[in-house]
Amino acid sequence: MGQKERRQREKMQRRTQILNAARALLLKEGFSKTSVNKISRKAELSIGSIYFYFKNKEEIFASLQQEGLEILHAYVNSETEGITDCRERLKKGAEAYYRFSRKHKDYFDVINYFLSSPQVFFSENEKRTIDSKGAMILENIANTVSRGVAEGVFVEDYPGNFAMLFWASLHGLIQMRKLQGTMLESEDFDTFFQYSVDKLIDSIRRK
Amino acid sequence: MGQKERRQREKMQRRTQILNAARALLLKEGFSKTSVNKISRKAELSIGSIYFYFKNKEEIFASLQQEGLEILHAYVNSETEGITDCRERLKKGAEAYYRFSRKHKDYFDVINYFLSSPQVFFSENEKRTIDSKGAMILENIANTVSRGVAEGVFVEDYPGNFAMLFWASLHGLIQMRKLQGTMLESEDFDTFFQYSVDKLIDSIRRK
Amino acid sequence: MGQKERRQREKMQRRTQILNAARALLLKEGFSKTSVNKISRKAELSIGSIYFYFKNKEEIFASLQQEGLEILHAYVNSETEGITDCRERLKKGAEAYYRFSRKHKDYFDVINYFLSSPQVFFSENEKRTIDSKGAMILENIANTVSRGVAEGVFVEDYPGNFAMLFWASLHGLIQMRKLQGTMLESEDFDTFFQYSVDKLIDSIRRK
Amino acid sequence: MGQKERRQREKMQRRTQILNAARALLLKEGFSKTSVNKISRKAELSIGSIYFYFKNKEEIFASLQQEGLEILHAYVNSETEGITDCRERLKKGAEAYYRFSRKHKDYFDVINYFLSSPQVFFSENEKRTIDSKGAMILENIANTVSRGVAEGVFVEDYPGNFAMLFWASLHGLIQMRKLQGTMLESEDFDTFFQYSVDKLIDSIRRK
DNA sequence: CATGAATGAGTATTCATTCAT
DNA sequence: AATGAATGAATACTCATTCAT
Repeated sequence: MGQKERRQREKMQRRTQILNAARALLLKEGFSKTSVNKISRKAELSIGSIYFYFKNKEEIFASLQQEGLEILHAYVNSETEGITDCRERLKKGAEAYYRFSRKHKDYFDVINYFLSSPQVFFSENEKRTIDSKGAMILENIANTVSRGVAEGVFVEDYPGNFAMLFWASLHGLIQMRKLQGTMLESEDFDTFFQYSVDKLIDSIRRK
Repeated sequence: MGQKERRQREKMQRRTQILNAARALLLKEGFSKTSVNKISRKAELSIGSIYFYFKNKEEIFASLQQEGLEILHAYVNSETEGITDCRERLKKGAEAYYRFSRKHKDYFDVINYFLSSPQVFFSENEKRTIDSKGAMILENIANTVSRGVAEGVFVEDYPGNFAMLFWASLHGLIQMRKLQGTMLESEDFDTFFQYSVDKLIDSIRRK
Repeated sequence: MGQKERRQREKMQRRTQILNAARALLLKEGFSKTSVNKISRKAELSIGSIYFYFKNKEEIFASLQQEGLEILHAYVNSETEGITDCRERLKKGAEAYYRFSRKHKDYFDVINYFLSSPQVFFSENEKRTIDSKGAMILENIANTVSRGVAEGVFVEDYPGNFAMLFWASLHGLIQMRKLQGTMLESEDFDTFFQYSVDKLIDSIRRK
Repeated sequence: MGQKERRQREKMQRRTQILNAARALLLKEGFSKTSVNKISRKAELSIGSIYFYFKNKEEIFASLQQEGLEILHAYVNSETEGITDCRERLKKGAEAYYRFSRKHKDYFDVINYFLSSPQVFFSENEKRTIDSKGAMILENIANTVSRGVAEGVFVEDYPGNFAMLFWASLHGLIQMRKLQGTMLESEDFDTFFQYSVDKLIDSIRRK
């Protein structure tokens, strides 16, 4: 009776094992150098097993991205929950996203990879599940904006659009981090990021 | 007579031949699938010749990116020159950037690739020349902002920072284009982009 | 039933297959012209398989050298065992080494290659195993010398040193074989070799 | 009139230029990494010119070996001239050879390369000129031995053979240098080399 | 004499994936 | 459900040599 469940549990464990290995390699060696062979060695599972649990390499990374979006969502949530001031909420959320990009560089790189790569990689099915995670994050922002509007702090007719603009801008900003020391006017990136977030939030402030 | 020059010209043509092939492949097959072998086949030149004209694969792509930045700069310039109204200038510039990303998808992808890829790819030397091109584009924005401030249209203490924020946001936005139909509230991306640019420019408008 | 063992046996056979091919090519074409591609073709195995059985090209050659040292050791042993007269033992051993260099030209060339090539090729680990094989051969000589000293036939304070000198000289001599007919005074190399061995052994004879 | 000679002189200079470059690369990068392309770059001459002055790559290295043998000869001569004591002469000569192998590692490697490589590389013609250089060195040793015999210091019926044995042994010994720290009993190679030379000379000493 | 552009087979190694067991 | 041997095309890059100018 309990056999089925145990099996099921073991199956999930194997999956996790593989994802752990893939994630670790991703962080250490980067994207292009993370091969299925290496994953199998690190996960202490045969190559055959990898292909039993995942259709192909992409599916592994798609799973990783989903994971990443979940963690991102949880992280931003935990860093902003309890904050009632709407502007503060947006600000803290933005900072949390930036911190996430540094603390969870591996996950951020996965998310970034699929976001910025010009090719389409996922099946419609995969796309849908990934989108739903992303939507949660966007909703969070949009809700805060809506609340701000209701409270008279913000002025914004399209909270959903602003949420997307907000996220896109943050994402673009973080990518620019590598230009630190060259094109960047501010002494350090952190100051610049701070400045940018303030500017973005200011754009919907009631004057 | 003129032999030397003809040779020189032919040499430049070969270089162009190679870059054309590389660019075409980049657009069609994406980055990781664009190999030196394929470039040589497409350019109808031997592999050895590729390496005669370029030190390695990276140098090809670095050249492509430089080209791209130059074209981008020229394109945005041509689309904004003569416009005296500062807000209009920024707006048209942003739209030009977006149009560039679609009309010159190949070049945009190259620029985007190096901007968004987490690995560092270029030598200090290459980085410097590329940065200088990028700096020109940023300066263009910063100058317009400064002028706007002088004219009393804008309020902004750090035009350089804003220029960077502006560019980063536009870049982030364009990447989100692929989410059209899923996470995007606006019916179509163009409307959303328009909205976003207005928002960004509004954030430095004198009230 | 014996499936596992059969598999294991087959695996060893494949390894041998590869080493055979590598050895044959080494003998026929020399070192620098022995490529992994050629080995794979000769062994009738895919390139991938070669790399499944050996980490890289060096490991193949290291294996070959180890094999060679083992065979050399066994050969010299078999040719000298039972000989009680110490001088005779050394003499027969030296002759055996020379004969080995001709009968097992392939293995000798491998050993010679790594001994005489100015570059360091092996990892510390590989070096250690190879050294241990070489040490056995040296010990054999040193022991005979020591026994000779005990028996009053030889006079030598440093049997270990002499063993090395003995081996080094033999090795140097065999390399000179190719000068036969030019710089060599003796009509033929064999006579010269005989002469040399006598001379070397004589240098530790009690007078 | 003097034109021809100037031309001739320039031609020799070009040759020297090429050989200098080849030698320098040989020392810095080792054998297999010294390519004709690199030589041409280092020599500041076109590839075509290299092939005008040398039939192919091997010819360059053959020339280098000849040079090496000449320098070796001159070096050993200069270090032993004026020494009248025969045993001292041999000893100093041997030490000079060892020193040569370290001070002129590049030349020694070339000589060693062709001596120890199992393939035949040179045409009969090349072989002859190289042999003649080697013969000079051997003669030097043989003469000293002969003189020692005449003086009653040495006992040796075949000075030519001994000369060859002496050289071969020295050469073999120097190759063993890389085993320092593993198979070598003596703390350091220098001591061992000293020991070996004494032993070899001792083997022809009148008792 | 001298140049240097052009070649293309060659190098070692990695890779995602398949499939018989 | 799990294994791991086998594949072979693919990767970036190097090389000695040729030859038209």
